[in-house]
Amino acid sequence: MLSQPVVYAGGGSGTVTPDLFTWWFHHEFAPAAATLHPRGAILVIEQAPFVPQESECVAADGAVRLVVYPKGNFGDGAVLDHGLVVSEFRTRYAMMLLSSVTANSTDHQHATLVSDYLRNFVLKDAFPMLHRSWLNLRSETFLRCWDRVASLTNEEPGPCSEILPCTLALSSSGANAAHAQEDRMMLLELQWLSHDLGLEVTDDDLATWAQDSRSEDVSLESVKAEPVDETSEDAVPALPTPVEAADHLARALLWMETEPLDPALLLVVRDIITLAKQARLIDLKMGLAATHPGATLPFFCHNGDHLTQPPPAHMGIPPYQLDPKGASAMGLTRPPMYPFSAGQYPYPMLSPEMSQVAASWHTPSMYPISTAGGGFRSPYPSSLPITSTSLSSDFYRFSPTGLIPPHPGLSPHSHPHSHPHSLASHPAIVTPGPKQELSSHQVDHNHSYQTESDSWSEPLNLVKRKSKPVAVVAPSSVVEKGNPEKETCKPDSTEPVIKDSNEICKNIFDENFAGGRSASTIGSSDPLRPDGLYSMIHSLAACEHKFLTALYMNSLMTAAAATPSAVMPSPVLGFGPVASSAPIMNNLLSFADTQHRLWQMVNWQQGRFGPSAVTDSSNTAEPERKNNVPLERNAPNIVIPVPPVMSSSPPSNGSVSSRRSRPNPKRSSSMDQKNSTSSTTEGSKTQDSGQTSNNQDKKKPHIKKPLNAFMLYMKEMRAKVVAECTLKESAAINQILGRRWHSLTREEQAKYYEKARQERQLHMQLYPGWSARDNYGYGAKKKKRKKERSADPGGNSMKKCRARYGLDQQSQWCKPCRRKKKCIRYMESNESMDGNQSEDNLGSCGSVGDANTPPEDDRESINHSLSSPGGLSGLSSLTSPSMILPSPSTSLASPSVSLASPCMSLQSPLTPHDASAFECKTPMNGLGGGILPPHQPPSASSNASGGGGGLPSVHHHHPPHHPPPTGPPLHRNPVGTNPHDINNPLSVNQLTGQCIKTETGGSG
DNA sequence: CACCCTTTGAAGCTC
DNA sequence: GAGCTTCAAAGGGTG
Repeated sequence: MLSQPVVYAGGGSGTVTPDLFTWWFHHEFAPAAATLHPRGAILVIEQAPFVPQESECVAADGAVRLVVYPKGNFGDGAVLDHGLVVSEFRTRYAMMLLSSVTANSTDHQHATLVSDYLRNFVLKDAFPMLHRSWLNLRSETFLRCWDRVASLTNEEPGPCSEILPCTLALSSSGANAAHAQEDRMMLLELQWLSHDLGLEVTDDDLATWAQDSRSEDVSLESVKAEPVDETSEDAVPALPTPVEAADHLARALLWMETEPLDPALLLVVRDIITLAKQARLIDLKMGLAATHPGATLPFFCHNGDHLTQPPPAHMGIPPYQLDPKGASAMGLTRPPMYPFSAGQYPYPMLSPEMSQVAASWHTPSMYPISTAGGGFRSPYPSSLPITSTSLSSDFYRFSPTGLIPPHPGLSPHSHPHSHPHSLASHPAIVTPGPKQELSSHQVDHNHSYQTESDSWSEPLNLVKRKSKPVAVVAPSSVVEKGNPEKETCKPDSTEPVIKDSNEICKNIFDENFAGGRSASTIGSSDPLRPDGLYSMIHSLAACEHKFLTALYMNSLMTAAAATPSAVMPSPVLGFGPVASSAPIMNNLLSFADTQHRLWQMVNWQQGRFGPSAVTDSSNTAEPERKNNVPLERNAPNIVIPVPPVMSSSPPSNGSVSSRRSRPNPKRSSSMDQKNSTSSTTEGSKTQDSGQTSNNQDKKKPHIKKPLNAFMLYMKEMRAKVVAECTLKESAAINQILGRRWHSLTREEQAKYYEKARQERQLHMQLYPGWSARDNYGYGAKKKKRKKERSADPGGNSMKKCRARYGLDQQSQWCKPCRRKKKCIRYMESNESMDGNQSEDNLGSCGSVGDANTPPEDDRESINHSLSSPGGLSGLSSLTSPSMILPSPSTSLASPSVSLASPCMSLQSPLTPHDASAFECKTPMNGLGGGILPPHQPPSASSNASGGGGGLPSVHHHHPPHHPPPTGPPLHRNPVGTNPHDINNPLSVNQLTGQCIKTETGGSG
C-alpha cells in the first residue's frame, strides 16, 4: 500500500498522515477488530510514509496490533502478495459494474451501453460498488494469500506476480480443487454478464481484468480526478456578462428583425436586452461582481427568486418588505398615488435606474410616481416618468421602451398589410427610430382602423367611430403651419418628420395659448374637422416618448414662464403642506395647467366644430361644460390655475350616481367634453342614438381603461381559441381563456403583466388627466350590482373566509375570497341562517345549492370553491345526514341537494380534479349532473330577498333530480349554460368540451 | 337594441 | 384596510 490518495471535491489531493492513520486505527479499526475477533487481530501493512510505528498502534491490551513489513519483502525475501485478493476484488468489481450496467439499461444488446455507462461513471459511483465488492471477497482468498506466501517461502521462492493473478483467473494448479472451482465459477459469471451486454470476453480478457496491476505502479498522479459534475455549480459554464449578453442579443435582434418572426419574440429579446443593460447598470452602480452569476440579476429578490420578468403586480414581492408604518416613520409615507419621485423610490439600495424600474413594478400605484403625488388624486402623475435612463435603449427602434403591447398589431385581426415590425405597437407609440421613420402609414399599421378610410385617427382607448373618415394629422403638418398647402394632410401621403419637438410645442402654445393663430389652423388638415386637433395631439403623442416628454417639458417651462402669477398654489386647492415648495409646485401646477389647457384646446376645437356640441346639449353635464368652453373660447390664453386633479378630490358623498351627477370639472373640461363633442353617427356600438341623456352619457366616446394583463392576454389569445374551438361566444371563450390564464407559468404571466404595466404607462402619458373614475357610469352594470347589493343585506354576522381561516390558510378560502370578492360561504351562511341551516353546512355544496342565490358572478366561483379544500370540506358535508335526508325544513332545498349530489359521484366537470377538467367543461346534462345550480336570473336574488330570505319559488316546485327539461321559465340562463342547450351539439358546453378535447389532444 | 354573459386585474369607492 | 363595485375586450345570446 503506497498511499491512500484522497481526491477532494473541491480539488487538490492528499494522503493519509501518520496521525490520521493512528487515529483511524484506534477509533475505527481496533474496536471493530476486537468485536469481530475477540481473540485478537493483527493489521499487516506494508511500510509507507503514513504508517506510524507499530508501538503506536496497539490496542485491546495487545490483542489488536499493527504489523508493518518492509516494502516488497516479507520475511525471508517472500512477499505477502495480495494478488489473489486484488484479483478477486477486481473480478467482483467488474461483475458489479456490469450488473449495474444491466440494471440501468433496457437494451442489453449493445456493447455501447457499457461505454456509455462508463462515460458518466464517476468516482462517487464507484465507492459504494467498491465497498460491496470488498465485502464480497471470500475469506478464503485472504487465507490463500498467507498460504501462498508460505508455499512461496517454503517451496517456490521467486516472483509470483505473474502467477497469482493467473491462479485466480485460470484456476492454476496452485489452488486446490474447491478454490479453483469457485474461481472458475466466478469468472464464468463475469463472462456471462459480459455476454449479456454484448461483450465477448475471452479468458485472456478475464485474466487482464483480474490481474493485479500492482499497487506499486499506481502513482498518485495516476489517480484520476473525479470528473466534474455537470450539475454542480462549479461546472456552470462561464456566464456572459451583462454587456456581453446585451451585445449578443443586440446582434441577434438585428437578425431577427430581418426575419418574419413573431413580433412577440422581438419584444422578448428587447426585454432581455433591457434587462441585461439594467443588470450592467446595477453592476456598475452597486459594485457587484459582474462575473458572479448573481451579478447578472437585474433585480434584487429577497426570496431568491431570480426574476427575469417584472413580477406581476399581485404576485410581486417588494424588493424590501416595507412596513407601511415603519416606512411612514422613516418619512416614506406614501399617499395613495404618487408619493415618490423617481429618485425617491423607497428602496435605497437600488440604483436610480433600477429604482425607476422597481418603482414601476412594485409601487401600488399603477403609474410611476412623481413628486406631484402629494395632493394629486389623478392616477397620472403630472410629470412624465420618462427619463433618459429609462428610455435610452437603442434597441427600441420600432417602439418606445420596447414596452409595446402586442395588441392591434399582434392581433390576428390586425391589418393584413401591417408590417411585422410594427405589429406590436400601440397606436400611440409608433416611434420613428433610426431605422424606421415615422410615417402615417406606419401609424396606420398600428392603428388598424386608421388604415381604413372610414375611420378616425383616434387613440386606442377612444371608442372607435368607424364611420368617420381618416384624419391622420402628422406632426409635420404642425411644423409646416406656414404652408397652407402642406397643412392639408393626406393620409398615406404625409411623411411626418419630427423636426423639433420644442418647435412644435412652441407653435402649439404660441398659437393657441398666447393668442396666436386660431387653433383651427394648428395641426389639423381640415380645420373644420372636429377631430383635427385631437388627431394632431394623438399623433404627437404617438410619435415618441421622448418627443412627448419634450412636449410636456416645454409646455411646463412655457407655461411657468408665461403665467407666473397664475400658477401659484392655493391652499384651497388642497396643496397645503406641499404648497410651500414654491418652485416645484409652480412647475407642477403650470404643468398641470398646461395639460389642462391642452385638453381644453382639443375640447374647444371639437366643441366648436363638432356636431355633437349641439347634440350634447341635453347632457346632464352640459351646464358645466358650457361654463368651461366659452371661457376658453373667449380667452384663448387664459390660464386656469386649477390643475385637473384638483377638482378630483371632492368630498365623498356616497353613491356613484351622485358622483356622476356632479362630474368633476376636470372631467367635464377634458375628455368628457371632448367625448361629448365627438360626433357619433352610425355603425358603432357606442353610437349615440340620442334617446336619453343617460344613454348618451353611457354611449359617449370616452377614454377607456388601459387593459390589464388578463385583458391583453385575452386579446392576444382569443382568436386562437376561437380558431381552435370554432367558438364565437365570448363568454365561453373567456372561460377557456381564464383557465388557460391560470395554467400559465409565472413567467408567462409576467410577460403580460409587464405589458399591462407598459400599457398603463402609455395610457398615462396619453391621457394625463384621466381617471378610471371618469368611466364610472358608462357601463350599465351599476344598477344591477347595486340592486344585488341591496338584496344582500350587510347585517350578516357570519365570518367570512378571511376571518374563519386567517391569512395563513388561504387555501381554505373560497375562490371569491381569494379574489377579494364576495365570500360565497358568507353569503350562503347568511342564506342558511335565514333558512335555519346549521353552521355545519356553511360553505358546503349543499348550502350553496340551498342558498340558490349566489350572485351570478360567483356561480363559477362556487364550482371552483368546491375543488378547493374549503370546497372539499363543503363536499364532505354533503354526506351529513341532514343533507342526505333533508328535514322538512330543508326539503325546500332539495333541489340543491339533488344538484349537488351528482357532483359527488360524477365529479364536476368544472372541478379541476385533473388536467383535462381544468379546461374541459363537459356539458351538463338534464339531470343536473353539473354542480352548478340552475342559473339564476338576475332577479333571482331579488326574488329571494323579496321572499324574506326564502328560496326562489321556482325551485320549490321542482323535485330533486328532475328539473323540468325546459328550465324554469323565469331563468335567464347564461350563455352556454342554458338547459335548452343541453342537447344542442352546438351549445357552448358541448363546443367547449370538444374544444378542450381537441386542445388536449393537440397538446398531448 | 340594450344588456347579459364570462373571465381577471386595476382602480375607485364605501364603510 | 377590507370589501365591494365598476370597467376594460369580445361577440353571440337574450328579452
